[in-house]
Amino acid sequence: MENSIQEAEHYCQENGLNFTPVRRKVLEILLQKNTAIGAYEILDLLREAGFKNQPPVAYRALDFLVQNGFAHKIEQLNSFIGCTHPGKDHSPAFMICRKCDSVSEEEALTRDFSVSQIGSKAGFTVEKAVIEAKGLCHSCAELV
Amino acid sequence: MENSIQEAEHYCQENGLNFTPVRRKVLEILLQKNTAIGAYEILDLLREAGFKNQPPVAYRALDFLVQNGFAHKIEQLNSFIGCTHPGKDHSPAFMICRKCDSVSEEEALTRDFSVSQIGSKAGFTVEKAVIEAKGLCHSCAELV
DNA sequence: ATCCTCCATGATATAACATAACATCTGCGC
DNA sequence: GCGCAGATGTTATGTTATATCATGGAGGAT
Repeated sequence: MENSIQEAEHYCQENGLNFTPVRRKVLEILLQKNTAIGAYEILDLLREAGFKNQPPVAYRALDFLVQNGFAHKIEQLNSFIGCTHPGKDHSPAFMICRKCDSVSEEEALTRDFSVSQIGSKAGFTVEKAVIEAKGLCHSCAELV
Repeated sequence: MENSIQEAEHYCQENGLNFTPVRRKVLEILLQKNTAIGAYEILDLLREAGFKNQPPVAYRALDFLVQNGFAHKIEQLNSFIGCTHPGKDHSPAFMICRKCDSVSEEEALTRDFSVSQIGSKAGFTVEKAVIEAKGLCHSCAELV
């Protein structure tokens, strides 16, 4: 995790991006959990850490992180998760456990498939794909 | 569209489901557009049609429709779209045009891929998958 | 026929999520 | 110093969604 922060910092330096304290803090918060976190929960944690806590503070930092690939929004949960391999081009698929709420990020590209292919069959040009699955993670499935 | 309503009605009869006026009306509303519609916009249309218009009215009807496969929620838009082949088991992928806002439903199952496969590689049991792509539909792509 | 239960609806209130708009500050090139 | 651009501060408000309790109506059991 400290590792991922370093990577993010590095990437920002290389690309002229401003990795400000609040952005760093939000990324730290996100990386400390393997569950997705809502903006208002982040806001609470920011306040505890001495930052300002109006909604735009969290949303701006999250926008920055998502924009630059350091975090992702989980649409089904209206919440956010740190990216485990920031800065790289990737096409993520999220696995959301309905029991323990953990979210894991997998790689969605396979040799024989992509959402792009489904799209092109339909004459549609895919620019960005969201793939989110709900179900049971390994640990929770074992407990059944 | 009238067709889809009939199908829904039929399916409900067969399965002991109550296809009430407000549920039918919401489905009609959804099927009249090829874009996704927000709950509060539906609420307005319900009011115009003489129905009650507190939020739960729309959300309850939408829950019913989604639950039974007559509609889908588009997570990225926080809105809803009528299902073009209701009642059947299917694994939909939605193509959302960023220019004209149309949403089309495609079939996501291919021989060589499924979200389930991505999941099982990660030890995850997928129960439900959400696939949504943003980009340009055929008509809008031509106009560029 | 009465009662009971289930499901749907009515109604009020509030929670949860997100952004608009404008002011201020700070670092940097000129 | 001046002006610009990006980041943050601040206030207000918009948008989406649900909790909770009351009411109503159809159908079955006795």
